[in-house]
Amino acid sequence: MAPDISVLSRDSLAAHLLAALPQSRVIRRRVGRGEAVFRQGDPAVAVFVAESGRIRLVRMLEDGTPLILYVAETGESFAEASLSAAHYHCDAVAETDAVVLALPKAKLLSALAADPAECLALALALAAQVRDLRAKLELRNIRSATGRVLAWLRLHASGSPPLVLIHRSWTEIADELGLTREAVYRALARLEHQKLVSRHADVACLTTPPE
Amino acid sequence: MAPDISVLSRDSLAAHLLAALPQSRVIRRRVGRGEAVFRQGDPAVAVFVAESGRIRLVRMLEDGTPLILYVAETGESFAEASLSAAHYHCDAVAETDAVVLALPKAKLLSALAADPAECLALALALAAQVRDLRAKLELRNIRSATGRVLAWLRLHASGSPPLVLIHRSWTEIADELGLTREAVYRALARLEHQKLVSRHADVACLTTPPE
DNA sequence: CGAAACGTTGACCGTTTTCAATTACAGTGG
DNA sequence: CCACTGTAATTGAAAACGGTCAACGTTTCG
Repeated sequence: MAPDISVLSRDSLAAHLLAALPQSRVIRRRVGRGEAVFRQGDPAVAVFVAESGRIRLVRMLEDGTPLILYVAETGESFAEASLSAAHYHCDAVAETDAVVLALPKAKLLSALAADPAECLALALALAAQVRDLRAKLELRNIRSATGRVLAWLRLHASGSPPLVLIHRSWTEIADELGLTREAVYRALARLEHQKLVSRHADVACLTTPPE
Repeated sequence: MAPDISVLSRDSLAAHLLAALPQSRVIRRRVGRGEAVFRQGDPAVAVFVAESGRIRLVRMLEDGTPLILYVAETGESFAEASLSAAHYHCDAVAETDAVVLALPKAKLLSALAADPAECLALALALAAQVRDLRAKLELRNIRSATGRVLAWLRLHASGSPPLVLIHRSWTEIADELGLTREAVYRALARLEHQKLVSRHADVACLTTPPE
């Protein structure tokens, strides 16, 4: 079966990685909750895409304490940096039952080396990812919950008046914002009360304050 | 004068961008505090590296409110994603007097297309940047100041016993952690008191707690 | 139908931010 | 060589804010 790319629309990085390799080279693997996709120290043989489920990347410290480095959601790629490393530097453990696509590193590297256009496209996708991550990080510099939610809405708004389509649950958005869902609801309530935002079903409308 | 890469050691991304282009193609430009490197809507003609100073990327919203997308410190590159965009999507304004290196987009793209190895190297550098940013973002999910500082120390520690060299001021580190410097000092004090960390001059030592 | 997840709001508590004050130190100019 | 200025490092006390806990209605889904 061909990899299901329907879920990848949001994350062009994973799509670009898959595009670089013929489907026949992609290995689909099922992992149960708690099972490891790879372990720290294993030879780095592949880059991965989470086709379904959630994969947690964890660095185990000398004292046994875990340090979470990243949580790959459905549709996201992970361990891209293993392309330039001999071994994995962390464990990848399934947080839920999951299906991962393994893109063999050697095949991927040779495919990219042979196809400059594809390689460039991948670099551009990575650059876009860098831009997005920087923006997310910058959002977190806003201390107040209200300010952060407002900034998130502004970041994702488009049109005039600026509208935001909420396709995910606020709980998930709260997570992205580094807040609890309660804090987000309160922030939304405050913003609506201040007439800066109005909500209807799953669209939020930013009311431009008069000059 | 050749670009000064001495300050780039920390950020291999900027170094890789510069490496992809002959030095003669790099344009050095001095910008005064408050001056713009480029404006939203300008044709995207170059990627930049902050050789000195600090450049703030800001998206101006319809209502005139600014939304900070990124602050590029000395040695960091910015506007890499403009490689795949026709126009800049934000303003780049110097937060301090600064010198920026402009890497002409067209030259960069053709150089990368012509040199697959260099292109691949850039992609790998971008992947490393993605990994780092994800880890920084993950750090911010740790709510408690103490936990976040401890995790930061663990992330940057090496050797056994695990040591961290503090080459920046704690004020800057606090900023990276999304905390006030006071909160960081208090966290450090608490960690030292709990004998999890000890500090001498500019090295921090992580004391492994017994099993 | 019942369980689980989502949405929403209130109250309370703990932590961080803020504000303030003090020490230490590096660089600067007289 | 020494005041003088600015930044970093620290610590304290009060205020603000978000997290946690609790409660409840609603929707989703097996």
